[in-house]
Amino acid sequence: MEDMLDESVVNWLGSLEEEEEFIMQDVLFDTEQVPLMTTTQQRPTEPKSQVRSAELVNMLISKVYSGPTIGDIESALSLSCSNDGGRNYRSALQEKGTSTKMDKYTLRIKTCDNGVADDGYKWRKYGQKLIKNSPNPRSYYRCTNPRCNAKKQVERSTEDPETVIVTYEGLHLHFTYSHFLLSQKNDQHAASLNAVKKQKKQTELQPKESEGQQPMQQIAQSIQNTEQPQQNKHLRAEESYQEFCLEDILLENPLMREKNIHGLLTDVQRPQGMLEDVVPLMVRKPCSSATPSNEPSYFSQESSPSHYSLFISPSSSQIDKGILSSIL
DNA sequence: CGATTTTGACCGGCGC
DNA sequence: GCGCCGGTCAAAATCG
Repeated sequence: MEDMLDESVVNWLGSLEEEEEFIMQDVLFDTEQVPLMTTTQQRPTEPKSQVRSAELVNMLISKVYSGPTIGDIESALSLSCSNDGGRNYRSALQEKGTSTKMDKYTLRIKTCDNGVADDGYKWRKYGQKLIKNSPNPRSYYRCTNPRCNAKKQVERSTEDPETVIVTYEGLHLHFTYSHFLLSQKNDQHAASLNAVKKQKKQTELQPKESEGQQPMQQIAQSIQNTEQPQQNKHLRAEESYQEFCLEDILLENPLMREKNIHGLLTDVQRPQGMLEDVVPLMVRKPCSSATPSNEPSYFSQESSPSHYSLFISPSSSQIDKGILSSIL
């Protein structure tokens, strides 16, 4: 398994074009850490046995996308502030070209029970298209949060009908439902409002996940404790979009923006991010009936060279451990 | 009745 | 300029 994983990554890197290789080197080789792998030019010196697949997976996951960066958030906020008071992220981000190719990545996911597992965000389908030379239609989804520009395309693989190819694009500028709901667990008012949904969601969460979310709970608690109009607080609990927007934190807590934004975002982005959208779904909703595939999970090179690509099979326990250890 | 999905129309980029 | 193709829009249908 480790060798397979390592070889896959090496092959993947080796076949990247120069520019993408440079990017992936940034991804794979943090300058402050001991390199796990060498570049194309330097590659063959590192003994494979020293490469621990779990660490590699962790690094890849944490480096490829680890949530909105300070720059992302601030650029989004500055855009929105200059326009309409922060209520139209989507158009602003699109105009600015924030959603570039580099925000795209593709994952191949083994489906279970003929369905695509929940990734923690709410998506709204806005289109479906038959793609040339492909028997399967491609579905287009957009995050239901109007301030979020995240999109995804879902297409069933032609080679393996059990595999769906999910292409994510753009940034989530808010947290998953599970985060929000957990952060509210001490808020009796909200709890009563969301009782049904909360109960449902909590059954999907594994115990360990709540441990990893303690920083988020603290943030949420601190926000609830900050001095804001009671009316505002009330409205917040009743918002139809039960997502916890960074923008809300920053708009309602300018002091936090000035003094604590780095700490806030560090905590925020650690457990959350777009890869986390997908990876934890295997954690949150593992297949009850494991797919019979013995295929290991591996990183693969996507046909479209500008995309990061990750193959995930829910039946693989090894990668789940690596993912779990990196996120939780 | 509001939210979501479906689906045909429309638009823009690209190659010829 | 034209046609092809992928992506998006928006009205209608459907769902819960």
